[in-house]
Amino acid sequence: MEVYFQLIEDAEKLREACADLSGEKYLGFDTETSELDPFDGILRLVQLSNGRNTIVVDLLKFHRFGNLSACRELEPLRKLLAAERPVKIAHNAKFDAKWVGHHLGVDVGGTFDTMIASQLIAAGDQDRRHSLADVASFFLGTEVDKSEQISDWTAETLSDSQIEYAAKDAAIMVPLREKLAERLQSDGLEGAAKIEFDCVTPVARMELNGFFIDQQCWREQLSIVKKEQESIAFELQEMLSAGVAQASLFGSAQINLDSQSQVADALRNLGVPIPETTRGWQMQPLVKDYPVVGKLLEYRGVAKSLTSFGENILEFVDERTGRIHADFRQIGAPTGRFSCSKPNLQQIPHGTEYRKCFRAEDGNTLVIADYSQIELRILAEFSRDERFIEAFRSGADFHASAAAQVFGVKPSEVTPEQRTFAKRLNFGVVYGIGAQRLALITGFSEREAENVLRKYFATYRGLDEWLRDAGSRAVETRSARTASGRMARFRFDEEQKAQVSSTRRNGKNMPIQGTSADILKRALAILHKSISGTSAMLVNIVHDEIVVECAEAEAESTAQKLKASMIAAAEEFVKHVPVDVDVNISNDWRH
DNA sequence: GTGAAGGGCCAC
DNA sequence: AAACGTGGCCCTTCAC
Repeated sequence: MEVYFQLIEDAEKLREACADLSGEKYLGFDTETSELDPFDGILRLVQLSNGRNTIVVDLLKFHRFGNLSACRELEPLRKLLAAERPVKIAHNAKFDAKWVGHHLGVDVGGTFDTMIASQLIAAGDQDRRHSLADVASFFLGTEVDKSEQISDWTAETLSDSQIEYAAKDAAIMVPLREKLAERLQSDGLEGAAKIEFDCVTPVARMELNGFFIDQQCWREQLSIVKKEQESIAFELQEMLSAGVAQASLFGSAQINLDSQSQVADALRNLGVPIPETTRGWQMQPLVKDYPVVGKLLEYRGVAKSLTSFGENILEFVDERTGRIHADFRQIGAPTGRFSCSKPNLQQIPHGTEYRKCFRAEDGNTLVIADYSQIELRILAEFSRDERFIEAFRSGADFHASAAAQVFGVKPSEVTPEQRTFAKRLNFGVVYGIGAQRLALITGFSEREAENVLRKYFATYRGLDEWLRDAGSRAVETRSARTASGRMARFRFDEEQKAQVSSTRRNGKNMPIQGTSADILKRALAILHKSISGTSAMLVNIVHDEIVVECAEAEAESTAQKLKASMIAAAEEFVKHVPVDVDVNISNDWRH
C-alpha cells in the first residue's frame, strides 16, 4: 500500500493540516512512543489519516515550546483529538488515549477501536487473535509490517522507513474501519460497539489516575494478618499431624500446608471422607463434623489473601505517583465484563485490613457507588415476572420479600434462615443453579432442594419461562445476546450432554451478566462527561461498583453526579423495574 | 531453571 | 463424569 504522508515539524503546518482534516467524519489515529508506559517514555509521533493523506506530527520538534501539555502551538491537534467528530479510529485506542492524555493533556473524543470491534465480532471465540496484524489480515487480507514498531523512536532524526511505517498504521485504519463497521452492522453489534467505544477514554483516564494506596497502612495491616496466618498454620499443623504417628516420632514431619497432595493424605489419615477435590465448596459440608476441615479452609483463605495481596502488591505502586495503575481489559470476558490485572483491583479481599489502605489522598475523599441487586433486576426486566418485579417495587429488603413469596409467609414473619435461603437461591438462579448444587450450599438434601426450586419457579412463573427460553435459545442459535446486542457464541457438541447443559447455563447467565456490563460501561461514559472539569477522577470499577476520588469540597456534588450517571445508564436498559444505587462518601474503600 | 497444567481461592 | 456464571493470581507438581 502506497501512502501519501506529510511530516509535520512546525506550528504553521500543523494548524493548516488540522484545519484540512477537521471536516472528515473519520480519521485513522496512531502514536509512536519510546516505551509502553506513558509515565516512562516520550510521545514521539502522532499520526492522523483520512485514508488518502496522512500527517505525521513530530512532537520532538515542539518540545522547544516547553511542556507539551501546556504548548499552545499544539492546540489545533488537541482540538482535533478532543472533538467528537472526526471520530478517531485506532487499534487498542486505550493505549494512544493514555499517551495523548498524559503528554498532551487531552481526552480523546469520539473513537472507533478496531481491536474492540474485532473482539465484539469474534464474540468470545478464544481462538481468534486481535493484534493489528491479525485483524488487518482477517478483514482486509493485507499484511501489516510491524518491524519498525520496536525501533528507536527517540532519535533526533527519524529514518524515512520509520516515518512511512508510522503513516501506514494510521492510514490502514480507514479501510479497516469500513470493513469492521459493515460486519458490526450485519451482526447487529452496533449498539454494543457504541457502548464500548465510548468508554475507551474513561478507562484510559482511570488507568492514568490510578488508585492511591497507603503503603504504611498496608505494611502494618500485613504484619497483623501474617501473625494470624502463623497461628492458624500452627493449629492446622497440629490437627493434621494428630493422625500421623511418625510426626511425633521424628518431631519434624512437617506437612506442607500448601501442598494439595500432602494435605489430602493427612486428612485421609484422620479418617476424613474427602471428596474428589478438596475445594472449598466441596469441603464445606464436612466442616461441622471435622473441625480440621474448617481450619484448613480458614488457612487457605488467609494464605490466598497474603500471597496474592501481600508485599507483592506494593511492587505495583508507581514511584512517581504513589498510586497503583492497574491494567483493565475492557472486554475481559465473553460476557462483556471487564477483567483487571497487575494487580487485579477487582478481587481485593473485603476484609477491612485490606480495604482501609485503599483511600483518597490528603485533601481528597472517595465516593463509592454500587448498583443494588443489578443482575436480579435485569432478570426481572427480561422476564417481566410481575411478582418478582413487585418484590423490587415494594422497596423493602428484596431477599426477605422473595422469601415471603416463596415460603408463603408474611414479610414480617420471614425467619433469618428463610431469608438466607432465598438469597442463595436468588443468586444461584442467575447462574442456572440445579438442585444438586443448591443442596450443597444450603445443607438441604437433594430432594428438599428440588422441592424448593420447584416452589421458587412456581412462584415466579415468568422467571422460569424466561430462563428455559434463554437456555434453549442458546442451544438452538449457539449464541446469546445482552440488552445492547452484545453477542457470545457457544461451541459445543450436541451429543455431549454436559456440553449442552453448560451451554444452557451460559445462555441464561450471559445476557444477565453481560447486560450488567453494558450498563456499567454506559455509566462510565456518562460519568466521564459529567465530571469533566471537576476534581473528580475515576479510580476503580468492580463489575457493579464505581469508585471515584475527588476534592473533599466536591464530595456531595460528585456523589450526586455518580449516582445520576449510574441510574441513567441502567434505565436505558431496565425500564420496568426500579433501579437503585447505593452511594457512600468515605475516606477509604471500606463500605 | 523454566513453563505448563492442575488445584485452589479471591472478587463480582 | 457432571458441572451455578465471569475473571486473575497463587502454589505445587512434573516434564524438559
